[in-house]
Amino acid sequence: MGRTPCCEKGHTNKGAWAREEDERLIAYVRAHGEGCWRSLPKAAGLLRCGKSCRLRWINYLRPDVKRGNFTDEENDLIIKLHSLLGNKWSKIAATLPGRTDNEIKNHWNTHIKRKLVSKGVDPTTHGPIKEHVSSTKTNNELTCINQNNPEGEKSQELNLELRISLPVPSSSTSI
DNA sequence: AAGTGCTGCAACCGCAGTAAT
DNA sequence: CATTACTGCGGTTGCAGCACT
Repeated sequence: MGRTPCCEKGHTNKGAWAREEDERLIAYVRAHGEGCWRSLPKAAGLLRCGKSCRLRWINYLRPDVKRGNFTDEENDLIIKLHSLLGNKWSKIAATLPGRTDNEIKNHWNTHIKRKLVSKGVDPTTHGPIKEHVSSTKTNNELTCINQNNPEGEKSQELNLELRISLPVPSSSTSI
């Protein structure tokens, strides 16, 4: 319904960011602060759309962004939070200082998801991967948890002691 | 050494939410 | 209250690098 595009596509760059573009963006945000992303590219002399600038800044250029491998503690926390919140990556990211929603989302899809599947855990429901899972205790427990938090608004009161049980005995629950 | 497939990461796209008018 | 403008979020894609044959 008449929504204007976020940028004039004919005048914007796409793809990987060049070092010079990064430097321009960093310099501009340092001087003027975040915000008003729509007008930022023009003001900073960048041939990028505002959304692209925002994404680049938040995910890679912000000084407090933590890069590198996820720790076991971070992995555990992500799994626990995902079981409660689902794909609310921004909310999950808010509990992990220095991590961004995009990074967590990528990490989940490339690493954690696969590990859970290999352990027989459904990464979507956090229950066992089976056709007839309704009778398993683990699944019932998770169902109860979800019913107790139907709207996910209690994220500030998350029970981070939640444990994800596997249908078969396992020596360790950590990934 | 070359070709092919796989993996992981960076970035884009489209929609939803919300503030402003 | 309706419409518009903008930001933020989540899903998806493209591609470079690596491993394997």
